[in-house]
Amino acid sequence: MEDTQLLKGVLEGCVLGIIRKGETYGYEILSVMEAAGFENMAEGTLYPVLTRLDKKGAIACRKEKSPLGPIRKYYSITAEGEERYQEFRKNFKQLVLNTENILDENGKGWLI
Amino acid sequence: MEDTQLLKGVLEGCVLGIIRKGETYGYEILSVMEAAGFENMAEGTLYPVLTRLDKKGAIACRKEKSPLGPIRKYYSITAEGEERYQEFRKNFKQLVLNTENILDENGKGWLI
DNA sequence: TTAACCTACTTAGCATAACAAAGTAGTTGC
DNA sequence: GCAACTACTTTGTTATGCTAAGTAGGTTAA
Repeated sequence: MEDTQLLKGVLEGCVLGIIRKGETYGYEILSVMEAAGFENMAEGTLYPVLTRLDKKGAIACRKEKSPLGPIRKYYSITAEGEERYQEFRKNFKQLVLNTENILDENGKGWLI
Repeated sequence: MEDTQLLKGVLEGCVLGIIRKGETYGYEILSVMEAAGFENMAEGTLYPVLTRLDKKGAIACRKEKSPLGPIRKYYSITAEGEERYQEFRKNFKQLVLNTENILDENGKGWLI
């Protein structure tokens, strides 16, 4: 990412957003993020997020052998995590609206 | 703000966005931010942003007596700052699109 | 067989930036 | 005098993304 600070807070919400669509593991999340446009996501960035979410009880973990590599840690969302996700969604939307209020020059709509 | 981390990176861009509309000072920027929806912005958050932007050469500073209080520091945007602002705008738009890619459930549009 | 290259997770140390809390000061009005 | 508003400063704390390195299992081809 060009502006690393912009990612703060958004990353955790996005990871929750991916996991809640179905059980998945770190390496796969990484590729989903990249496909969504988050380029050059570092592994050292993502894995600590997963550990953090796990500690907070927002996701649950299950280990399973991979057919083509070392063991995988599969994550699924918890009720607590779903709640946290909805909260993030609300906050993010508010942030975008607020920012639009300020950046918008002609009051016509969204960015250029 | 509820989710303080979300502000990171956005704040600086917003402040630039406000200053580029016309010379202004900290206390006034604070009220514009609040009017735009950024509630409870702490002064201890904003003023360091201004100092930072000034150090980077993104804004220029001029002191002037206030008609009803201590001295004001008026800021205006520089060419360097305008460049930085356009960069932020681009990055923020990209971030919103990427996040939308992930959070969007029905592919219909933006959030609920 | 060994080197290269995927897959997959871990960890240590650093930098950034928002916040809380407190302080300093000028002005106005009770 | 003192409260309330204006206006800027500073110190210390915390969260979190990044770099850079490491560990390990599997496959493929020189």
